[in-house]
Amino acid sequence: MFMKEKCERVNPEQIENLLQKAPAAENITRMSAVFQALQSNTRLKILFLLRQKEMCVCELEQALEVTQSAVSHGLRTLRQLDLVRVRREGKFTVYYIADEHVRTLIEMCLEHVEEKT
Amino acid sequence: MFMKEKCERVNPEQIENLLQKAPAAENITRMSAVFQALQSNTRLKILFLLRQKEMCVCELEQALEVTQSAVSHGLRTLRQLDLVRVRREGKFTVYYIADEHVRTLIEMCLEHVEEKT
DNA sequence: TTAGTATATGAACAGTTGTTCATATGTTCA
DNA sequence: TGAACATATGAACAACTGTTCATATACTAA
Repeated sequence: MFMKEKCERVNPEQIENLLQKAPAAENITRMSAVFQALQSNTRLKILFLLRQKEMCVCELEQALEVTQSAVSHGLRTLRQLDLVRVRREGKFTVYYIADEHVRTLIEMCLEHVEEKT
Repeated sequence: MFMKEKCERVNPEQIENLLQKAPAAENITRMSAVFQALQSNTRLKILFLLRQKEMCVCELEQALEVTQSAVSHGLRTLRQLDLVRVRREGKFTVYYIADEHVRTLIEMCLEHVEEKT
C-alpha cells in the first residue's frame, strides 16, 4: 500500500503525537451526542428555563407552547445524556439541570453568540 | 379563545418572568447552530486538534483520514459560526480556534462525558 | 505562462432528526 | 375502585445533515 503524498507542512510523527493527546474516539462520539442534544431550539429553551428554576413537565409545556409530547421527548433526550435529572414530587415529575458543567456549557455558548453585536 | 387548563404548579406570571429572563429567540437559534456544528464527529475532531496547534487543511486531512473535501466542508461550517478562524500563509490556509469560549465549550463537554466512568 | 499543489464549492444521495398523533402508563383523591 | 390529571412512548412523515464525487479557484515556482 502506498502512503498518500504529504504536503511540506505535514509532520507524521507530530500528527501521531497530537492524535494521541486528543480525546478517545469513544468520548468524541459521546460529545457528539451531547452537542446533538443541545442543537434543538426546544431542548435549548428547556435548559435555559431549568437553569432558572426546576420545573415539571406541564410548566415547561406552558412556557414553551409546544405539545406535551414534544416536551417529554425532549426531556428524555436530555435525561439520557445526563444533562437534566428527575425527581418525583407527588403526581409531578420535576426536572432540573444535572450539574455545573451543563450550566457552563450553555452559558459559554450564549456568551459566544452574544458577542457578535 | 379558551385558555388551556393549567396544572396547580403552573404560575403564569412566574412563567412570564422566567421567559423574559431567558435568551432572546434569535440567540437561541444562533446557539442551536453552534451546537449543531459541534455535533459532528469530524468537526469535533478538527477542534480538538486545533486546540493543540493551528493547522492547515492538509495536516487535518492527514490526521483525520477523511477526504480533503470533507475537511474543507467541515471547516467552512466552523468558520461561518466563528468557532475557528483562518490565516493565509503562502500557499497554505492555516486554521485556529477562534477564542477561549470555544475552548471552554469543548472542554466542559469533554469533562462531562469523561465523568461517566 | 504553465504545471503542480492547496483549498473551496455544488450537487446528490443515504441516513438521521423533531414533531405530532394516538395511545399507554402512573399517580392521586374522592 | 374509578375518574381525572400528569407523563411517557411508538409510529410515521417531512425536513435536514454529512459525506463523496466532480470540478473550480487560488497560489507558487520554474
